Amino acid sequence: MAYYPTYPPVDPELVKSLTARQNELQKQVILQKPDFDLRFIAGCDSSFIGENILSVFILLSYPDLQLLEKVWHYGEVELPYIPGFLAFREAPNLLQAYKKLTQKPDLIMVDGHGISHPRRMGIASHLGVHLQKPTMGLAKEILVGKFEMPGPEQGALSPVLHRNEHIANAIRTKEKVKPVFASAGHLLDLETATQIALATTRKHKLPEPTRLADYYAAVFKADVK
DNA sequence: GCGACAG
DNA sequence: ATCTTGTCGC
Repeated sequence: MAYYPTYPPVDPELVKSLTARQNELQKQVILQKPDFDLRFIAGCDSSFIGENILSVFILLSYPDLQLLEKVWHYGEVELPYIPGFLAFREAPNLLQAYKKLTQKPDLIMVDGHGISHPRRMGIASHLGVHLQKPTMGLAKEILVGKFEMPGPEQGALSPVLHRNEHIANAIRTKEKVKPVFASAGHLLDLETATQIALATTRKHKLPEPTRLADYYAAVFKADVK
């Protein structure tokens, strides 16, 4: 997909400060085997209406994946989308929506990347550090790294490599359908993130947490309008 | 110096 | 992300 530069152009000083902030936050990221029992898993996503952002969190039981909660928060966006800095645009409002969950999840699946990011600090890791919660990234498109297309069969995997590091997995969640990309965010490891992505996939390409967050982001947006 | 670029 | 109709396939 073509890339269109922002207008007006992004202030180089802003990018420098955001980069410095990411490098600081990165030091706090911990990748490890899960130290929790997965009973509740959340999904989150945002949609936009002009200068405003509508963020959604949905909560599912695990492993039965029953929809238990859906909350949202509507606010203003203060930054444009800058590749590599998505978290600074969406996280503030997502954190507001998260507060509205009555039952907090054991793990959050974020629409976007975790450590499969230029500075290993994608939005999933960013949210994980701020909430001190286990998170994983589930993205529809790659941000950095290279990979071979996984086989056409359901469950086929292939590693995404960047600077000689295995930062994510391309996963064929549905037979003959474009793969999705799973990565560790915080307090989790890639193997578990990959396993969870497959364990929460039902009849669609997107795992249920992300798919339902996506869906309700559109539903609530129509309501707000 | 030239491309690439989550949502 | 968003702007947008019809169309192909299960």
